Amino acid sequence: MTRTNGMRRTNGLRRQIPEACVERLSLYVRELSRIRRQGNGFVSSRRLAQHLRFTDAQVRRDLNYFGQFGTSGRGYEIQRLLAALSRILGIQGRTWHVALAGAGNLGSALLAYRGFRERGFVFRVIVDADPQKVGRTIQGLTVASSDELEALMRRHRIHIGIITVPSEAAQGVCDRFVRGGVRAIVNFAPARLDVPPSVRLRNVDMALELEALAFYLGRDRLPAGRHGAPAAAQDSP
Amino acid sequence: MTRTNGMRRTNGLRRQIPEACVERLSLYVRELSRIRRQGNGFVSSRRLAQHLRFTDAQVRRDLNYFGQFGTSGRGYEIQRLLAALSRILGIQGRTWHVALAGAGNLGSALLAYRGFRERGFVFRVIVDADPQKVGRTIQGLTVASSDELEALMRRHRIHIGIITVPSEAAQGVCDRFVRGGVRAIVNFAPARLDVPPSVRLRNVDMALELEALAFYLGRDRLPAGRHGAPAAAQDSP
DNA sequence: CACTGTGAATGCATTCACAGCG
DNA sequence: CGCTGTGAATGCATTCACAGTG
Repeated sequence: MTRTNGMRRTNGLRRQIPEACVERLSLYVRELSRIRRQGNGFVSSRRLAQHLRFTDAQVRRDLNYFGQFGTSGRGYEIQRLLAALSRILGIQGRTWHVALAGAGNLGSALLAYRGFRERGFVFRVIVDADPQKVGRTIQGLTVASSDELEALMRRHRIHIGIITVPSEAAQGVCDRFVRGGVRAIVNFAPARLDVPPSVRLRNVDMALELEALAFYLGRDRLPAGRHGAPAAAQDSP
Repeated sequence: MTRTNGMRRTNGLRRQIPEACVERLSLYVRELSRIRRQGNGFVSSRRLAQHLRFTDAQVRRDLNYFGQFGTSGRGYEIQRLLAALSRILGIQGRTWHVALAGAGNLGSALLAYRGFRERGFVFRVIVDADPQKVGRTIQGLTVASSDELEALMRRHRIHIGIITVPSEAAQGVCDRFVRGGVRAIVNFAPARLDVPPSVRLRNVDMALELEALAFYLGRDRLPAGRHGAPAAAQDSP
């Protein structure tokens, strides 16, 4: 029996999988791979939670959105769970083709990051608006001109676009990605982009991370009598 | 998972400021600066919301956590609102000292990013474990050895630490940051770090972004064209 | 009027707590 | 027992809707 989409079945009812849970899915896969290397056969929700700094209830609830993988009294069989989750995440036995717009520092950093390829994300296209950069080779790929983006995308069957251009140029690149047929975009520019509802967009905003911290730094200082727990945030994007 | 310190006063009552709202605060400041350049005096919650892809109700609710800045029938006076929010965010008339651990591609990208300095975040220390990199200069700063981290931190009064080292090394660096006295850390390594409750930690996980997208790509059925959702379908963490 | 500020309603996400199973 | 799976309870966050104001 296969699961068909972001839902689970309970008494004939279908429930959406929470967005937040999907993000944790990725963490589960990572942590399980790590644990597997230590040669263990089973993990309990408790132990898995300790590693990831979640609660055990959350782990059980999350995993259970995707199916019933556990065994009462024993926990989850790591190998089996890992295989199931990887398939559900869509990173098993499959690659995703990625195009990068913006061959600057950040773009280069992403190209160099080994983790992507390990998970099946393969960069196939790089473009940059700067003629100086066109023709250069980064990580074995030649930087093309932005004008060629749409053509290249179709030729390489791109699924995902990554934007690391300056924010003024971000919407333009985004539109090209959309016309070129991507179904998902990760935007690193500090701009709010418009996409049709059929395209999923995620924003990663580094400055925002620092600023949110500054907010708390600015006020944590003056403690008006700590009732209960002090300030701390553990947060996964 | 989250303990916040932001409060607002309403009839002598204090209410917590939602974490999600603090993240948007940063977006408000950015957008207001942009709008100001167009020479406008006032914005309505409606217009501001359109730019940021939020709802007007959300904008009003958010701003109102921090005070009453609006004028009935007119909207918000941009200049005034901007000044107030910047101060609240903790980025006005003040700099924050940042230390970077890991002078690789990503670290260099962060160092090169102009947006930080504009907002008052100043890199003062870079360290790397690789002796090959020690002594090099990046963006006018000399890379020091990791051994010197704690001493350098105290000398430069570091407030915030940024981690761009491989995940195996992340916890070690994190501990040093904590001993060196930071009150906030941004972690780019795909590892779950342990920090005392007095230190705020944020994780930025690029692989996770792609994987979460892959999940949805894999099942094709688009759940909903959310617009303006926070750390969710359409936004940054 | 056009707008804000805000209770109340709704909608998500997390945690509790326990029945039931191996 | 120890541990899962899951209703029910709680806790956040967003949206509605409208009284109140310049």
